[in-house]
Amino acid sequence: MEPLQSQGSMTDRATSALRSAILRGDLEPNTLHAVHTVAESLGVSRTPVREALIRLAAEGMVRVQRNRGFVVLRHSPRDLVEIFSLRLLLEVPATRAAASLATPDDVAALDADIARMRDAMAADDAELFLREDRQFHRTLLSISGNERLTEFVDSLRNVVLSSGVSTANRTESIGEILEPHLELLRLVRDGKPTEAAASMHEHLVSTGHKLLTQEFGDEAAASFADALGAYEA
Amino acid sequence: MEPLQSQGSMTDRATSALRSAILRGDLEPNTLHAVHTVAESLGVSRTPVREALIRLAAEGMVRVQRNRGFVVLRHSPRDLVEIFSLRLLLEVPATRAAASLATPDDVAALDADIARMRDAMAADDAELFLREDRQFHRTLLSISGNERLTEFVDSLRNVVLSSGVSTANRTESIGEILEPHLELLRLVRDGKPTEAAASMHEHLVSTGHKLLTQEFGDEAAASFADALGAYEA
DNA sequence: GATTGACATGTAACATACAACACGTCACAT
DNA sequence: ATGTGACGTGTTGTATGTTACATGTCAATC
Repeated sequence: MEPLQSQGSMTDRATSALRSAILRGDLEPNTLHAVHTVAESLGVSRTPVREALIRLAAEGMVRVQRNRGFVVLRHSPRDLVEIFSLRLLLEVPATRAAASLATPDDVAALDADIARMRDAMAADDAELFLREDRQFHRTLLSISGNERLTEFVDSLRNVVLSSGVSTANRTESIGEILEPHLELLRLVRDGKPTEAAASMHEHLVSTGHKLLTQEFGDEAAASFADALGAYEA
Repeated sequence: MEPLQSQGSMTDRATSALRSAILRGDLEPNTLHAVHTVAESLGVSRTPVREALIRLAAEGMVRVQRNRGFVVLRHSPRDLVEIFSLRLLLEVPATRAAASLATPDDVAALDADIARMRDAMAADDAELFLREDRQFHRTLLSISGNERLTEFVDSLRNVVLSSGVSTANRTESIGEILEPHLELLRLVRDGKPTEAAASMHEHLVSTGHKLLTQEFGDEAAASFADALGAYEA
């Protein structure tokens, strides 16, 4: 398992340790695991691990079975479809709002995020790049003013993070991921809500499609398109 | 505090006991509370209460302050605006999807929910009515096929429940709340996605507006309208 | 041979003991 | 009078002991 980072409460550390262990695939999905095992391998007591599991269960990453253990829920194509549908329903209108509300300070913050993405790209650090990508989306969404929306969308990405990394590696250069973000920044800066929303829509559909195709094949990607169709007018 | 219902784990029971205590206003907001106090008054140890607090913190109902206690977060007009914005962004498209996907079984389930709402109305049980109202929305949303969407929207209602009760009592008869649901059922049954979506939109805007007006006045309601404007094209 | 039930085993759920921490208070020095 | 620091108090955070439960096994019975 572990390294177990060196800040925050034990519970916090256990939470992120578990999250990355799960995303790395270190904890076999659909199998019963015992809390005490994990606790030992992390070098903490059972309590913080248990509390971390309660959080992760709320996020839908694990399920706790009474007096039996917990299982890591393997995410299916259906999960990805759900997540990208939700992101589309929320991020597109939020982007529209952001473009019509953004102050110069907001634009500067987005700019700073992009700069950090560039740095990560230069350092060829895919994991860092993904973290900064995520931060860019957070910043953008928070401009809309809806804190709950920002938090929820961000939490959705916990389920997909590892897949995201592999996307970056396999199907396109990091630079190709950067481009849509530059476009978003430009449209938000220039106060073009409709265009910004369209750009976000396109960005998410394309990312979701790529992810689904590479993880589960063309069939799954097609079901994504179907699902989207039902929501739209 | 308590009665503490008689099924489920201690943690489950503590969670719902706390939730209703908070919504009833038994735990003063913006004040530090100690876990051991609550645990005593519930007759359980601190552990399940603590675990319940972790869940409620994830829902945004409380905030835990390290080594100090926890505070009940008083929801502001802003919270209500956020929540109804999110519900609009999600429930309207989900209703559209539901109307285009619903099977006869789904319609029957909705019909059963409505019947239970009628029963609650006949028994003049406002609290039960609200629970059934919530169940109707759950059923409707789950027809869309997006489980995460259903759960998230449902969780948003935890914050508003008590206000909802007072809405029912003060500003309109229960019968007037039933009507929009009947219309939704009709439009979903007849497979009219666009009309169903419009009906849900109208229903949510109207409910949100009423709630905000009665809780915080016209000014707050106006800010709701403003917020919606930014999301829409 | 199939079915049932007692029991052993492993587990989470819960209670409790202990340590670390944040904060208020009060004495003391300046 | 004011600032500073030690200390007391109340609280969580964490560890660990204890209880109750879900399940698999295996023997007894039909």
